[in-house]
Amino acid sequence: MSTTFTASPLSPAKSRPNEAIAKETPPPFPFSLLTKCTSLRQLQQLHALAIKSRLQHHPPLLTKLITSCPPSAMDYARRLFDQIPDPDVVLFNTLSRGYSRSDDPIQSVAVFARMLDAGVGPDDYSFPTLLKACASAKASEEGRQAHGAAVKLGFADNIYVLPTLISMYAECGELNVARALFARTDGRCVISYNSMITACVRSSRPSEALALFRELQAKGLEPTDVTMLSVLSSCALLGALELGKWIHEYVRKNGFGSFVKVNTALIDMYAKCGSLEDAIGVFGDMGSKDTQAWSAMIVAYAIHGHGSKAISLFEEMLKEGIKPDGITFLGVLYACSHSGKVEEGLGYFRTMRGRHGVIPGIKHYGCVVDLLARAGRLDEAFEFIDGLPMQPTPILWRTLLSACGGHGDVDLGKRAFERILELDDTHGGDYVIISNMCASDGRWEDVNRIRQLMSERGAVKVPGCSSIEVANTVHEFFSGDGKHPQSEAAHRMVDEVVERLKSVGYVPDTSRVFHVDMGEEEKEASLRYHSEKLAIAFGLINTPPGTTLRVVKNLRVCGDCHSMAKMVSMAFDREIVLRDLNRFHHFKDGLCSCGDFW
DNA sequence: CAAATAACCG
Repeated sequence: MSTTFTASPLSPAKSRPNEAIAKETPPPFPFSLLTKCTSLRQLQQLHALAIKSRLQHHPPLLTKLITSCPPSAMDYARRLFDQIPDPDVVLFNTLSRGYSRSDDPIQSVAVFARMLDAGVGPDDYSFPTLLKACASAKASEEGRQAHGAAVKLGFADNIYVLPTLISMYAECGELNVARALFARTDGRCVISYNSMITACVRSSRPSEALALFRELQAKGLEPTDVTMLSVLSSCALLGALELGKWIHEYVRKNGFGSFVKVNTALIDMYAKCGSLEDAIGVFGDMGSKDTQAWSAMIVAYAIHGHGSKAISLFEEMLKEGIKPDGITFLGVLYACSHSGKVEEGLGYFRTMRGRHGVIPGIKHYGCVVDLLARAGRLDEAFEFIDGLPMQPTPILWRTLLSACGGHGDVDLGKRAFERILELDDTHGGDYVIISNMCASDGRWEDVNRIRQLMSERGAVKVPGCSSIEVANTVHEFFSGDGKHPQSEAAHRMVDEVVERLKSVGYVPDTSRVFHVDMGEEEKEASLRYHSEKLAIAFGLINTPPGTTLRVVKNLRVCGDCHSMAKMVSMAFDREIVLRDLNRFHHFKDGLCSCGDFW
């Protein structure tokens, strides 16, 4: 698929008297091709042309060549750079920016140091570039040193530097430092607001982000497209559809409706707030659509369980001549694994590198593991992880572990669990899965060992929490607690629902209850008041008959709640849209859109 | 050439 550049026509007519003169005149250099350069090969072709055009020592051209270097070709960029005798600050910045986008961003720090050694002073863009590199490398120590240097050289309050400082600290997990820096700004600069709002989003604090947005509005500052991106992302995190719709209106009224990225964020927001129809609407209304917009729509179909739609959209995208990127493939692979299309998924995975020039990364491998494991091809998944060209992350083993849980393969599950232990990065959920597996297999000694291990390693079980938006207010319920003002009523409603469903054949599935030392009744009780059941019951009480219930849960939905929700959708004639940790379940007429494959 | 959406498992 890669395009090859052809040189401008430069062969002069052969038998002309002025042939000698024509040879003297170097061929013109095709500057317009520079920005279209996407691979090392194209870059080398351009460099060759530059030499033919006798421009190889021309600093602006070398700078442009370095700027055009794809992130994977930084060695080449470095060689070009080293040919320049006295690089100026712009050139140092260019090289530094190249590294900050590569997979070795920390190299920017060395470039910056070399610049200072060479006696070249930084300009307004040197620190932002350096700090961006520290942020993407999550190098907080280097980031702090860069901050120190910025203070020393008088750049710390620079309007270009301050927002980057804020986002660097946030990216390095130091939201408090970011907040403190933001507080020192006079709050008159939208860009600083943007970086602080984005910092909150990146640290999963959507409510704080929205509060800052309201503050910005109250001050009469004009939000930018970037503000809208972060605000929409906050709505997506919260799953707050009503608020999201309001922001959509705001976007339209304030002239952001034609921004491709804002529309892409709208697609994502609607998809994550459970309204696939609205996402489709935004996508359909977009005038021009880039790779990201198509990807967002593919992911939207995928998380709603519409695997075939996601795939046909991908094919349509290819027909339109839009180049897929790594994220497009994550969407496609995700769609396949969540709808059981194993062979299709593997097929797409194999075309990534050759046909589309997209190098698979660890997340793509993760999708393949999920693809195989979810479909029950557990041994293959295990071998696949072991044969990877890179060190697997705990996530890959966790994917396998969770699938082993679903398919009841205790022995393989234990092996996967051990790999997570070796990597010393266990989550509470890992212990829950393996312990439940051992429990349902009657391996009580193992269960006790696992629980002991869990407390030794200080892992904690994340409490289940579900929320439901009723009349523009988000109500939160935790499993079994009584904190919500209407908790009593919700509990009683659950009792009522359970009784009614039992009469139509519902049997509580207590086989996977975590606690071993419980009697059957206690187990049923702990299951009965799972947070999603409370939220659904609350919705049944507080909304008129027929209203769709939209519930967001912080963990994966459990099997018992899943089957109960199906029955509620039938017995109470309600649609229920339940957002899991990472996907949606649409319950209607006793069935779920996931087809019980999740 | 500052701020930046989309992202595998739980």
